[in-house]
Amino acid sequence: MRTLPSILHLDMDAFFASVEQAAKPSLRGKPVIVGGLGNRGVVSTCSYEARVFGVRSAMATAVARRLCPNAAYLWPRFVAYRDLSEQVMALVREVSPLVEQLSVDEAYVDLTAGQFAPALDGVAPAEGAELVRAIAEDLRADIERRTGLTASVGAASSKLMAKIASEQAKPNGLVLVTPGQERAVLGPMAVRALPGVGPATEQALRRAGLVTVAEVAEQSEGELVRLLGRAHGTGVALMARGLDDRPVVPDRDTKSVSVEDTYEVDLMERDQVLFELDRLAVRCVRRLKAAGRSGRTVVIKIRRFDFSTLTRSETLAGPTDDGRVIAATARRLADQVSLAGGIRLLGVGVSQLAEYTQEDLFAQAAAELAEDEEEAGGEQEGSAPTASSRQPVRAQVWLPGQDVVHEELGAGWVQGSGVGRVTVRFETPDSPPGRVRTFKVDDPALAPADPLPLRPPVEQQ
DNA sequence: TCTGGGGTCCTAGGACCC
DNA sequence: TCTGGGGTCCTAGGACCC
Repeated sequence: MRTLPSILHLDMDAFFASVEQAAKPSLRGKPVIVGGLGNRGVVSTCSYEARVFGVRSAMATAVARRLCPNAAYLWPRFVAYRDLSEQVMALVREVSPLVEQLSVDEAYVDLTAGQFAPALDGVAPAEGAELVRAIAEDLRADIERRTGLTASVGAASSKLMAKIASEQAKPNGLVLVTPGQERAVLGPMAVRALPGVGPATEQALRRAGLVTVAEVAEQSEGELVRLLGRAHGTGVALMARGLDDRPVVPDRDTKSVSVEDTYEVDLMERDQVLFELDRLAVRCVRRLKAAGRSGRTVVIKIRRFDFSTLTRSETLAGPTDDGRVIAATARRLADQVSLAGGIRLLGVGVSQLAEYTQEDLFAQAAAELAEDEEEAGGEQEGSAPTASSRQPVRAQVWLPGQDVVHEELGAGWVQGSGVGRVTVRFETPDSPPGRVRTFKVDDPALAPADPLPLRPPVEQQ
């Protein structure tokens, strides 16, 4: 185990909602809820102002609307979040090249690599801890200065404790766990604080009378294996004792690629299901090819009207990225399944990935042609999927939160739409809160736009 | 009030092979 | 006539994370 708290865990605060507040001045200080806004949507992220009302991630949006009817409800703008994420991660990598990115808004950093490694090597524990604290505070300040967004950081001698510390640091804070204090910090916590302990594990432990981490730490590994199974039992036994020597691993290989849609209305007809599987296969293949991969196992996922979920998979003789092969396999798998009662979700995925292989140039050329034709049909990315409308041209859909530009009034965002009208608020990241105007949905002066940067590029600062 | 979408890892049973 | 043990691959499902 390390004698210095040289692993950082960085976690952006309420990331999606914070980006929206930074981009939309009228939302600052107000409850903001980002997620699926359809009947079957869930909350992705909500601002701290919304959490006061009991709104949480993964909650059905319908529930959130009841708890917090006056919040701003926005569809996610993934392009904007990815841009911000790249800016943040670039700043993180300046601290150390040894970065393990866990998601768009979360990463581990190992300070024993990179520019601070020499200063930390062999330093006295107290002095080393203060240096780590200074590095982490500088990083947090840099991120806020360059993006306007706040991050919380945990620093500790292991990934486990760094992650727990960043959770404690939220929002906009830094917590450093002094090496040697791990068990004292963990002991009083509920078992759910341990990463990897979810509702099922919590219940299993509770049935054995174990509620706090200290109580779990007193159990033998054998007992925990009996309760939780081989891998999980040994893992929980180690974590509860504060033991974790997992290294920070950059650039982990993708193991699977999948796409799925929940439909606003259950699909009732087999033809509809097959049609949607084809569309999903096209999207899956597009992502597979973008990643430069091919896959050998095709998986379909079906969630029925009653939320029961099943998967069917087939492993092919060799890896493929041919959309027709993947679609045909998906259809074949669907033939094995009863669709009675209706289908709320379909998914298509590929695993057993290999490096991209050119197995059949003719097949590829044909598939790419078919794909181009499909794209020309005009799929509305990010909108709530509705049951197969096969019309080639669709009316412009205005989604709450979406960036738009008006010929005379300039940049703004969609506040809402309905009955042939769309309401737009005209403001930008550095403007004061803006005015609202309403237009006909087909007003030719109004067009979708790309996200605006939150801060001017550095060289202009 | 009713449950997204993208992933990872683990378990268990059966097939198959030696 | 009765019936091994181990290893690997495939399939299905479940827990968990953000």
